[in-house]
Amino acid sequence: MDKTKQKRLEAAGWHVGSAPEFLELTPEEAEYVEVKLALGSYLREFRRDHRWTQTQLAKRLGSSQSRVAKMEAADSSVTVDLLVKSLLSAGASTKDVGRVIAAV
Amino acid sequence: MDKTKQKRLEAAGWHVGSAPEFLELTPEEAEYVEVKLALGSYLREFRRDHRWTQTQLAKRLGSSQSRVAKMEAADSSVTVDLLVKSLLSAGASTKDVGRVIAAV
DNA sequence: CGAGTATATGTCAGACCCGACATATACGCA
DNA sequence: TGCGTATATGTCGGGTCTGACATATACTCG
Repeated sequence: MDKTKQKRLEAAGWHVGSAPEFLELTPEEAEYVEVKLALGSYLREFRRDHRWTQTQLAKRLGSSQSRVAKMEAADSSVTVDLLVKSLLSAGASTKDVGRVIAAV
Repeated sequence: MDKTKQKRLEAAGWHVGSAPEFLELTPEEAEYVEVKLALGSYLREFRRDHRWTQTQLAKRLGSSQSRVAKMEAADSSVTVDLLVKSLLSAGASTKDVGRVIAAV
């Protein structure tokens, strides 16, 4: 996974929902990034549904506000692993998480 | 996540499908481990369906045979991140991956 | 049995990730 | 405008993960 490329890409703001075929990502890399984006969005949705601020969620997760912000934005320094762990910790079910991934 | 505990636990062979409530894992930790186990099993199934050896799959993934063995066994040194990346790289769809997680 | 093949287990150096902190931006309200 | 709150962005030390290698185990076939 080319971190620099991904950084540029996220900086460009395509996390609004578009697919990155126009960049030189292999289909698998693109899918991985899309999974990350979907989980990040879902984390944000989940948090808002519970009326938590990023700081409050961070406390629950044993993390920091900045990390939550990065998770929700699917920053390149965030992995699917962290997102799954965080969602489960926050109270989401594996069913929910699976659905989000399957819907990518 | 307590690595040592998880190691003991996997050594005990409960990756055959049982839940680890009897150990001092929080429900979230248990869920995470189960997601890992499910993805590991699915990777094995996927590989066998395609009649690949671990070595052949490793080559496709740009990894090594030993790492594939550990992935399939959901070894503690393996993360959900690696499993998702590997499955997508191997040709599984996000739909498949999502289904596996949702079924945990 | 011995050779070949497939899988499992242990270890390690280097790359990567995470939480933390500092700081910036954005918005509402007095 | 100035203050409080919420979110975003940049950076970094220390701990974790990964690919690689060595080696062990298991099974098949001659």
